[in-house]
Amino acid sequence: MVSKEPSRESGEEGPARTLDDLAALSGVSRATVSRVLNGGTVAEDTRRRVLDVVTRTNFRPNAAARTLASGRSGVVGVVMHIDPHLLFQDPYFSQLLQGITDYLAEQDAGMMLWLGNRTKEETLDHVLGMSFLDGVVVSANTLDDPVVDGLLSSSLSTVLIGHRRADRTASYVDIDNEQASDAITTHLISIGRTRVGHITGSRGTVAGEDRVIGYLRAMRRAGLNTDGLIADGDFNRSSGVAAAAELLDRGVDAIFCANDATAAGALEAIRGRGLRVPDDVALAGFDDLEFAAHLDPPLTTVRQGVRQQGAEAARALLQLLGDPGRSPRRVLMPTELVIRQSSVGGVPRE
Amino acid sequence: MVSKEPSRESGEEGPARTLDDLAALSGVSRATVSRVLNGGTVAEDTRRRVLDVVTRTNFRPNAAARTLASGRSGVVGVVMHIDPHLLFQDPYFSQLLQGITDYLAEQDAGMMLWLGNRTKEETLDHVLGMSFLDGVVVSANTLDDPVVDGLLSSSLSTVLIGHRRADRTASYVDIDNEQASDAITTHLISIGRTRVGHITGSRGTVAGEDRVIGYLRAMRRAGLNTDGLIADGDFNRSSGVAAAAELLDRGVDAIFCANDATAAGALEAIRGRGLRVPDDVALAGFDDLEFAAHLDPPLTTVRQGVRQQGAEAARALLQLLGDPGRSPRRVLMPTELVIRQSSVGGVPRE
DNA sequence: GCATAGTCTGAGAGCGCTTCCACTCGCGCC
DNA sequence: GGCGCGAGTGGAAGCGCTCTCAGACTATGC
Repeated sequence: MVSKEPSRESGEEGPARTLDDLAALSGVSRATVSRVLNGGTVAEDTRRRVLDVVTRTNFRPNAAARTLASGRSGVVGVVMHIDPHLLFQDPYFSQLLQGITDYLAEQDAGMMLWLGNRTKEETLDHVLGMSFLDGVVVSANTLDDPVVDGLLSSSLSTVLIGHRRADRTASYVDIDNEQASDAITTHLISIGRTRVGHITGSRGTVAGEDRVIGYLRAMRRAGLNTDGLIADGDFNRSSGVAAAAELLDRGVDAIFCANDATAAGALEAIRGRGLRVPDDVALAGFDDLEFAAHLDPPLTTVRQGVRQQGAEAARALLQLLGDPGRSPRRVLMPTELVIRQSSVGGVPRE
Repeated sequence: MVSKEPSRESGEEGPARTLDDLAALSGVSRATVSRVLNGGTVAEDTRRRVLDVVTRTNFRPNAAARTLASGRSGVVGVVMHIDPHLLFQDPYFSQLLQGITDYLAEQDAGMMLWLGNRTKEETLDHVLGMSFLDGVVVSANTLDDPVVDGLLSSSLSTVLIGHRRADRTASYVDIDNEQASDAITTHLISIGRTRVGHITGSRGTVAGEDRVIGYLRAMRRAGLNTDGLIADGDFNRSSGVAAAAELLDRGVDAIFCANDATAAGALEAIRGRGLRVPDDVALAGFDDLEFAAHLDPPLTTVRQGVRQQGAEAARALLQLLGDPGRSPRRVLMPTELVIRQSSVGGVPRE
């Protein structure tokens, strides 16, 4: 018959699977062991004695039991409902994820991840089924998204990456797309351009629409006409080629593209016609991806810290969870206008 | 005073947070509700009655409680302890993750993800701390990895992506690097080359070492000398440039590179000396990444289905979990020798 | 008509933890 | 010298679920 309390001397005691094991081994109650593990008030020598047993037995508390009893799991969900293929093509998403994982790791939080492997409805259902999650960060690209809507109307603490105009109680992290677009458009105007065209991002996306609004605001303020100066793109390079051709036909002396990839396409189209950038047509993008500085000529653009946005979203979520009032977090991250030769050619400014 | 059992007629009953709520609402015991939810034997009309209440109340079982009681969570861990930056640079990792997420989503399993945001020791500790995990898939690139060792010696069901020569009880999914390298080297020999050089991958990685072994095997079998014909690389393009220069100095008529990126670098070096591929030097890579077919000349290489490997690893894990005996799963995925003009120039074969 | 088998259900004992509450001390205070 | 007090501890009640066991009831066989 095995003794119920293994000798403290034997280098190797039983595995100690539960708090009760630890309690027996260290001669205190389970409640005290719990206090030691969770930072309650315990006499110093008691604490040492228990911790000693904990390390000797290599004890790991049962996470499910802890979650059930406390209501907290230390795990958050991250939902980026996009084609997984895109996740690794488009630096935006990968940088976002990097920022999030960095912050969560720093704070010792766990992460469950959902990509676009299922339908949106299935994803939503699956996320809500993981009822132990403390909260969730979700990238909200499009104006209407059943996942975002579903999460917001659930009881799960949620932080959006991307602005939701409709919902005034949601927590989010975003950049001020309107303001940034206004600024870069104003810059193009300030260098003397009057027929500034805009190649939009995907219609229906928050960023796409807001950038149109910012563009229009700047143009109107300057008293410039925008008729026929907006061509739809979809954030991809190829759409930039087509849309730029359209705008060039209508006679523009500058093009502001909704992102850098589109601008790269536009550059190709402009060159294809034998026109010079910026002399004939000034060009601007948005994002300041790595390649933007290495285009010929280097691209004027808006720098946004995508990675920082991810980290900020994670931080906002953890703050939200720590706040009993759950008052919404709203963060607008700064952007920076980066002026390069595609808009101020001849005068190297970088 | 509120009635304990809300009228069945009222369209909106209480939220029904627990099985007991459901039981009260549908007039059966909690045990029966549990059976309905988990597919036990229940009379058809009872089942319908309960399911009706479930949908009307939008009930979601508490995952933590379920895990505690059943010992299963439906969540697996995925550990890819690499610089998160690399995850999105190197198609290998992103494709692996795609394959894994695809299969897990299909099987309705949840996924926790760990990247290289922490030290390996911290990662290991954190993963083991998530004691509710049913199992874990871990990418095992290097010969020695504390995360892999730690997981294997834990009680957590683990499937490796990458072979562990040392451990004969571990489950893994891998390709047969030795055989594939042997095959491609043999191909180079078969086209009449006698001084076939090899640019290695990172030393200390499983794939890197195994590819060296396969190369050596093929050369020895053909009775060819390999003295001075091996130059160390690190899987990166730039290392290919340097290592190829070295090999060219020693006079090679073919180079087998440990991966496509290195081969691209080697191609650059060969061209830099005014040599022709394959006429002067035949070239081969490994991986068959997308760009390999678009090099000039198109690159002979080994195709491995990285995405399939990821899916297979996930499948192996779920199988392992379903098998009470937990007998190890070992899967060697097929590879395919893809012969292109870099080794058979002039004779377009693709 | 009684034993046997089969179907369905409920009671209840956990799963391993947190946390509230009450209790025991030893101490300083009026 | 009784009192209040804070620090430290243990008891015990859950958290919401699963799953075994036994009971009730119906159907079947001889």
